[in-house]
Amino acid sequence: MSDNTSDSNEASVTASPSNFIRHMIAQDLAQNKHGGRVHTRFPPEPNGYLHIGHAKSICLNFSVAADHNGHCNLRFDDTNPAKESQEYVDAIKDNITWLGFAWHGDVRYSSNYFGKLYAFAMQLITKQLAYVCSLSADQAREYRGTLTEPGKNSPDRNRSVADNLALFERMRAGEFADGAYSLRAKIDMASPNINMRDPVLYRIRHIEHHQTSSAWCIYPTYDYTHCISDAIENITHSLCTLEFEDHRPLYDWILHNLDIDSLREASDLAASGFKSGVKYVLPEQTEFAKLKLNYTMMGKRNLKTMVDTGVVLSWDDPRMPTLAGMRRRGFTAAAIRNFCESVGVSRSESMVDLGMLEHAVREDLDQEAARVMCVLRPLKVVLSNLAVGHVEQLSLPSHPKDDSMGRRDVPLTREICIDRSDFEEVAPAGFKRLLPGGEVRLRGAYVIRCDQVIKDSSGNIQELHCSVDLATLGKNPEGRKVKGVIHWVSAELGLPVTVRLYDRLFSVEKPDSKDITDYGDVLNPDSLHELHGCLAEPSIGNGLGLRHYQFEREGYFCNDTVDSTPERIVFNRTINLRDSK
RNA sequence: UGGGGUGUCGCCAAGCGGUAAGGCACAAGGUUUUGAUCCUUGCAUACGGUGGUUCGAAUCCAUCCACCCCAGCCA
Repeated sequence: MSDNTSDSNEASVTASPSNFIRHMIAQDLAQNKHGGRVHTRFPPEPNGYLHIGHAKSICLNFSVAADHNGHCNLRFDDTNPAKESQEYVDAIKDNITWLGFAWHGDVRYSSNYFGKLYAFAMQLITKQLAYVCSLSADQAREYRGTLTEPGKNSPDRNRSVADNLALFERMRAGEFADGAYSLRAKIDMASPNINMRDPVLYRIRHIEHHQTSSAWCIYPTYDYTHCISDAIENITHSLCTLEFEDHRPLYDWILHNLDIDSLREASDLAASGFKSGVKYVLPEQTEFAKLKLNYTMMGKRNLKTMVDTGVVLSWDDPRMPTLAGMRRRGFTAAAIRNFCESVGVSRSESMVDLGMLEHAVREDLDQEAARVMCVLRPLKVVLSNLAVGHVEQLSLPSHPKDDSMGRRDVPLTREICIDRSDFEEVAPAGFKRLLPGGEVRLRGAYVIRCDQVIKDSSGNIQELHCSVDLATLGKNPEGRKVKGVIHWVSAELGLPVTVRLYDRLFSVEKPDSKDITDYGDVLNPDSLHELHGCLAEPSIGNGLGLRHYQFEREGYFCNDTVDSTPERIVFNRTINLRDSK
């Protein structure tokens, strides 16, 4: 009776997620604000590997553009060569492609615009909106004031245009040492917004740049570079995280104080399909909350420290929240994309539960992963009523619901292995597996009964002797029910493999909280367990090339693409199966 | 105690003055040769607190509280 109006269009199946950024874009489009264009950009600094937090931004920027027939640029925000390198550039490009996105046109670099940026700086100087300052970094800090007290003007604030121009030229020419001078915007040293207290636009750094080599010894700052780069690339919506909110007035100040015509000339309007006659509109910055995940350390700086100090083996260590690490761990790009969509986009700083990520991974892998059996902790079982040398090839489906994934042959022999945890001498409550004298189904094969438990002199179980009920292949035994089903692998024909079991790297929800001085204290000691002598069914092949499997009843696994060789196949546990025992 | 933000179920998150979507988690059933998947059902008289405006407020106003960000020549 509550189903009052059964009508309605309740099936808006492919509805895009509703969030404030999409609302804003819809509004802009309705007003034909940028001539109907949506052009975003993902602007990483190449100073580390991308992590799951970046994935959120990548997904947002690329999908919001794609959904509106727009474009998304990849632009390396490479204004601080001291921390950057080509290695990171390459890794980032690789990560984005793997995630499934294609940037618009060529890869961009802020350093592509160093020349234009320099010209714009001279424009600001000429308009008396920028000056060369001789204060040292320490002095500048003193002059800046504090959160509650205004700053005071630099003694160089009223240097003449001609002198500023000359000095700036000499900065560029390399006449001065690092830190001797800086170029600053002339805004307001008393502004309540500290970013507006004459922010530095250029600093002197006699250092090689990974893209421009030694062409420059002065480098523009982020604040100065980012807005202009956006304008040059004709970006419509410049999406970034909340901590840049206070920088927005500066973003706008710089753009609005530059000559609009020269800005338009410097931009690649034509390449963006901009229709002439449409009013030229500057890009605008909009901030959203960055992704936070519990039990996870985010932030390139922290991650780099973990790599450098050997807490993890590498940037692509499967325990790392980097895209490279997650990929190696066996997370799929689709799972990460779905996860990013499911957490939404908002302005409230929230902490997402790792369970959401795990759900997305299981959801995707359940469809994609071929089923296979692998015994992690082998216990030998002799099937006493099978002949020595008996080999029976059982044809099993690779997926319980998807026939298109085909079948594979699984050999049954007289000696097999089952997992040690699937046999108990004394049954715990609710135990559905093998007991002395009890029966259990071998997955995809027969029901067996445990007749004998063989132990060594100190009482350790050596092997089990079981008998096979040959009448139970593909059908239930007569007159009794066998509830338990366990996985198994031929001891004679199975492939020995190494399996790495991963768990969360940290034992606390907020490993990056400030009251944790040494994160070594909060590392999860069980983040990695390596098991040797595991036995996998032969169908897994040589283990080369990334493949996702479900080891039935154990979890999702993939072969480790770095450490696996045909002689020593290594599997990574991506994620365990849900266990509602 | 300057400025800028945010507060809707355990965790995310829709909602934009008309009487609380959805997902995760959790719980209970059902199916099952994976204790998986799948299916069904349940899960905020309530939207940080308090006042106010209104026929009607999570949505508007006032006020209070909590938390986050900013004093790099990092991004």
